[in-house]
Amino acid sequence: MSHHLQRRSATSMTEQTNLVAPKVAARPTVKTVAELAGVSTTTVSRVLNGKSQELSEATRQRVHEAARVLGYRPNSLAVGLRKQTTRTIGLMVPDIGNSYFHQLARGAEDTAMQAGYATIFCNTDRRPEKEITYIDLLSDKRVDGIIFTGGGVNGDSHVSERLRPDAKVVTIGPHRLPFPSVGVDDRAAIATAVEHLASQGCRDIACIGGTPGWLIHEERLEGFRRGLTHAGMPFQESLLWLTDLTHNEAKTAIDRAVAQDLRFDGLIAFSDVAAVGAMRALREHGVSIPGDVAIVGCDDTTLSTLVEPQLSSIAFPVYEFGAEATRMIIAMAENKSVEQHVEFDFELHVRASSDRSSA
Amino acid sequence: MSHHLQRRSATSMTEQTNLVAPKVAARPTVKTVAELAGVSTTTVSRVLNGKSQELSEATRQRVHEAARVLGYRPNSLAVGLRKQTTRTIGLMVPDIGNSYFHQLARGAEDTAMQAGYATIFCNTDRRPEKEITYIDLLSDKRVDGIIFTGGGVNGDSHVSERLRPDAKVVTIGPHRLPFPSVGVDDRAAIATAVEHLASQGCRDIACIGGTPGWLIHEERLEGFRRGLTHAGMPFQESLLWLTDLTHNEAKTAIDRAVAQDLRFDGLIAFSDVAAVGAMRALREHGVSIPGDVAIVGCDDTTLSTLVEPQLSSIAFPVYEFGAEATRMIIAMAENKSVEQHVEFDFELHVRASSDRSSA
DNA sequence: TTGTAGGCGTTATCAT
DNA sequence: ATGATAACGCCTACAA
Repeated sequence: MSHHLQRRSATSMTEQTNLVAPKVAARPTVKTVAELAGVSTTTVSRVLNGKSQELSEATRQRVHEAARVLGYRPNSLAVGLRKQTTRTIGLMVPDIGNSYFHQLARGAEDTAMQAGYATIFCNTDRRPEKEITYIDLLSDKRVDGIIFTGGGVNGDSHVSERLRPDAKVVTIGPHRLPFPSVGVDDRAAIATAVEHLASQGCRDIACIGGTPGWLIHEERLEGFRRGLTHAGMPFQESLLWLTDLTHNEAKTAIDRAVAQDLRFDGLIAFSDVAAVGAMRALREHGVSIPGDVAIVGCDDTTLSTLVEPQLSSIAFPVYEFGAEATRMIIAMAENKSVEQHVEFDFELHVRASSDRSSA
Repeated sequence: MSHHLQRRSATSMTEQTNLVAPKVAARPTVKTVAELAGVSTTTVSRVLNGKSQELSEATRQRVHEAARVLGYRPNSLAVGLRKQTTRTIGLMVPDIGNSYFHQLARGAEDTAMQAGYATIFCNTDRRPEKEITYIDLLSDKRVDGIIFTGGGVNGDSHVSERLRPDAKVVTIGPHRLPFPSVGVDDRAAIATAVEHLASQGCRDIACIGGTPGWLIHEERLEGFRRGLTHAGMPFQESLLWLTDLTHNEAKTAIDRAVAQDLRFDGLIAFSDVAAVGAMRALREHGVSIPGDVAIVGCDDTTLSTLVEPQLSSIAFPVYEFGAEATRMIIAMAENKSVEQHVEFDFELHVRASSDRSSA
């Protein structure tokens, strides 16, 4: 069977021309409602917006009834144009496919929806051109605010230059933009992981890092060093392996380290998949976990409990990041005061991959 | 260390009042541009929209220059109000956290963005109330079309009732709504998996299914039965286990089956996580894979290559589902003809969990 | 208590 | 080749 994952067939065609406008009842407007209720559009607007308590109960009833009968719903475009607010939020993430970001997105979307806000979502792949395109797109649509994640690359100058000075933005994670932000103490998080490994008896701790220049990487690396210092261990350049944090590059890093006969008895990876890749490579080389090498990953994705041994990992309240950022945007949109920075706690989940106590 | 994943601290406050409007230059409008270029707004609009080839090169230049200098960008709300089209698409998924749906979402969003469309995303959790809320929200925002996934529950009558008859909708996956659709032959997919297991010598094939009533489950179950028939095996009620397709319920199902001493040597699960849960439970009971029980999962998520043994799984071109549905919506929005149904191929990826040939 | 009129920013029709 | 004007649907200051 040679399937190729492509389009296979089309069942039938349906033609759609604009010669004869299909006779669907036009959408009702305030005007329609006003006519049916026998009042002016002003009154309709007032009733439906709950303004003015000085309206006769009778008219109020009639308007509501007319609106109900017609199935009237205000046109958001017109409302937005008039009120200069759209109840819409832009959400920029590097890639919704990444566990970290879809949890975050879910938090943002849930919160927005509860407040009656819509969420426009944008995948940037951390590419400046896409970020710019999206900023323009969102700005054109007059979103009430933008949540910006995955920043911290090259200072994000292209972003700040493109944004209008009155733009309402909240960033999540490390960054250098002059906006309110949400995040955790990434350094402390990694330092904590290092200390945990030290407490398990590790003396030579390796690190599978990410891309230099990305602030998140720099922060975590700083935490790694700080953790080592705190535990009284030297930083060993040869035990720092830079990767793209995928499964494969992590495996490769381990293969190389083994080939070079490098010694290490602890490992921290800046992503769970990388940690899992490393775990597999190590096992293939006959290294036992956590006995020979104790491992800790990052982000505590669902993956961590699905592998064997289960992976220790640092959990961040990612859903809450998204939720809080959204709350902040909404507050800003409603001209309320907002905290300049909200910091959440992390949590180290110790599992079999780094737990030597029961061995 | 007793961390609780909650908000920890706020660094400082920034007050935002509306007493004194910050003196930011107002956004330029056609009017602004017209004045600077010394022409009428009509001309500006024409130039910027490429209408009319009968415009003097001189004015054209001046208008473009003025627009550039001012950083003018049209207000999408006004354009939408006027043109009755918003270049915005609504995407309804049960949960963006699910691997299937975030791949799909990515396909949709990428395609939309390339065409200059924005994507509003909505997580329904398959809850009718949320679906209704979102349909109204999207409709109010005058989206050009809605992509509806995860349907097929109770005929989705609440959806069709709520939608205006002229709504442009494309559904993905099994459903009973009268709209163009995208999908695969789910029955054939599962039947293929069953036949594969049969070819590996399995005689008693169990099935970890999903929620009865959901069309996707019914289709797959039908495929399961068809596969059995095709392979000359009887359907055994006792080997069909209904779960929510999570890791845990799958484990429980296996535990129960083992406790009841049920005999089976093949297993197909309607999700990868469920398959992995089953795999783990089986191993805990000392069952070897694929020797004693050969296993196939569904959706071919990244997880499948991260576990050991690697999991066989049925791959669907989910990214393409999203991309194609988006193309269809855009075509419909532009009044082009559209295929009534586009079907893609699936692909069975055989890996160690069901491959007995090398054993 | 209710209505009139103007304008949010565009584009399309009709003139010139 | 270009401009004046109306209209998309709504809200609100002002008027009555």
